[in-house]
Amino acid sequence: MAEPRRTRIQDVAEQAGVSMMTVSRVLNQDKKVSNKTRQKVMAVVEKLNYRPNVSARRLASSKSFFIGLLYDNPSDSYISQFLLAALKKCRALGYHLVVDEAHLDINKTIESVKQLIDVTQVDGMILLPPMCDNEDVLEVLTKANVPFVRITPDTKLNSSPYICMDDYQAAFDVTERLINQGHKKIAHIIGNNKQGVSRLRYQGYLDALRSNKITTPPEYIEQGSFTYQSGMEAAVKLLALDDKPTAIFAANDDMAAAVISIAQQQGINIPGDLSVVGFDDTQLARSVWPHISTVKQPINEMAELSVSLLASGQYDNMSNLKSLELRHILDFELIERESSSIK
Amino acid sequence: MAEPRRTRIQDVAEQAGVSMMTVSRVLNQDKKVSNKTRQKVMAVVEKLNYRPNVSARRLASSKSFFIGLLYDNPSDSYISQFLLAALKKCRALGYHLVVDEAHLDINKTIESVKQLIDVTQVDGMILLPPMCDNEDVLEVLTKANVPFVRITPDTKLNSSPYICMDDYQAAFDVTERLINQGHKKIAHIIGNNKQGVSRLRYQGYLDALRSNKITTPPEYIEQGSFTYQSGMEAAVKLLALDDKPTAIFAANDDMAAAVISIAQQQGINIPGDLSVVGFDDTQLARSVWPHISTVKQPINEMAELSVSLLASGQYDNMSNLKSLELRHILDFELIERESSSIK
DNA sequence: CTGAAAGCGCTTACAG
DNA sequence: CTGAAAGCGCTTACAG
Repeated sequence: MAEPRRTRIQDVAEQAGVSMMTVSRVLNQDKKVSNKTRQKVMAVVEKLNYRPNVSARRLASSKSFFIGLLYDNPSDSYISQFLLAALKKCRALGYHLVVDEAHLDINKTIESVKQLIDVTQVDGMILLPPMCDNEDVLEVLTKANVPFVRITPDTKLNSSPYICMDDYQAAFDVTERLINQGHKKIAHIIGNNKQGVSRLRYQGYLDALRSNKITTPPEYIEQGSFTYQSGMEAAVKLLALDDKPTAIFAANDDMAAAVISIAQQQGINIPGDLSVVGFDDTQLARSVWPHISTVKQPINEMAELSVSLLASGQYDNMSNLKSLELRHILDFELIERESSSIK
Repeated sequence: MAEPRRTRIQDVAEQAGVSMMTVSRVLNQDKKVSNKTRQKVMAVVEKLNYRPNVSARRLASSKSFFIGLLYDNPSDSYISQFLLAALKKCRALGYHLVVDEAHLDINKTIESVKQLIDVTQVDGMILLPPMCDNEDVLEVLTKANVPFVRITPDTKLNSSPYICMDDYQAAFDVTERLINQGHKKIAHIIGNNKQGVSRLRYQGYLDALRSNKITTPPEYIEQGSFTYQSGMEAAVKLLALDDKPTAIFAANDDMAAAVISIAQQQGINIPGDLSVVGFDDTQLARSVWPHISTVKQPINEMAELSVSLLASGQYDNMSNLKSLELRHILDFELIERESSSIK
């Protein structure tokens, strides 16, 4: 096969009647190019469908065009979805994703991060919960001057960009919907108390009850940890109460699935006797029966945005950031399925 | 920070007292290097912990050091596990993984594959079921002379390497274990009839019954499709029989989970009244209660091996392969959990 | 079996 | 605002 040679920067330069350098500048968003030249070059780029050779670029520049992703054993569904979305976005922008799992031993995780910085030389890092809130990890990155984006609602670090959804409002809305459907006895299983989202979801639940003037006995609140197991334990307690709740709002889908399982074992009809709602909209929500009503996190959008932000280079100089630019909130969506219904 | 410059091939060459070319040859497994020289070079490589610069390598050679992975909406658990294992192996070998999801429309999938070949210029492809058995996809790859590894037990293509486990034997063993535990009424839910594994697992089940002289009514065999939904439908039928089975072997975990859910809704105790076993050992097997007894597929090993095979270059010249080298069987493992017990 | 030269396709640093 | 030169760290192709 006579393979058609890929177009190079030189081809573009020749057809546009400029030097390779000018083309390079246009492609790298260098401001010091006249608008006229820029348009001329872009036209040829489009015409020839020119894509820079990433390897050459990487070799010549100091940039690695690698973005690191550090995650810590969240649900397979969540990580898989996030990963695929991030991979696609990276590819579109000429970057590559380097994935690493955090270790139980925090020191090993720090080692991994240092390796990503020194050996792989990542241009930026994406931090998923709960690593996104680990001070030690953040310090290592900050010291090495490696930009990072955190997926977290936690605002404790004012100096770094983060992506989140309005967990509080989502929890409020979900709870209020249950109320509007006639439920008054609504229990809540709180998520892992080390993650900021747990607090926010709990608060949204509480405020929705309050603003609808519903009082709830303290036994309706159970502390979970986002695991299926913790959901089972909470469900056993909640369903053993004399005055059983008619609805249970769990802080994630895994715990909601556990509630459904326990209820079914006890012969409790869902949603007839008990409505169950979760949070996240992972695949698990559609892998049990009845399917779980839940809140859809914009996981794909979060993944894409985190890559885009790092690739844009706007956070490369981490010292001069206005706090206004740091927060990126994405929309959520309530998903009604068969696990909840009108009382 | 005074960043210590990375060691280059020249540093190695100097310390070993040879030319850069010789180092390059050693690193690329070129046979034409004397053993003595090779050892001398390797010693220095180890000492300096030298890692070749992938970009330079890619730029200078015609190889892309990209491996493509085509998958078609299998379970999130499965793809996520496979993906992470493949990513790690790629990184270790200096490769990068380019992931693509197959479209419902086969023509679009073919387009994707062509893009991977022409634009990304992958050095090889990994094909997961069921794309691994699609003649059109295989033809495109073969014509473009792009080596590929299929994850499939299907032997219909004698000219390409594939990785598999002994699905037949695993199904046989799982069934026989149920028999040894005292079960005589064992039902089976067959997997998607378009995937070769379904047939093999079904056959293993049948032969285990036969070799133990157990006859089974035809109503004990239900056709599923690997989805949770299909498992529910099969379970409803099986549990409505006058002469109910005491054990159900589902061809994957998703269908087994569905069986458990339906049984629990009907007040059937698991494993007291009914033992349930699945296949794959995906996360779902541990995400429902009781945890599902199952067969552990060596997913990580399959992922690693597929990358290694492609990186080794042994299949680059696809025309001269002995059929003996093509098959790579990995071990499985029976996992006993709470969903099954002695009758 | 080993090596000196040229080049892969970009960008950096220096000019103007 | 634009360009000519040198070089990033490897490998290919040619010698011997």
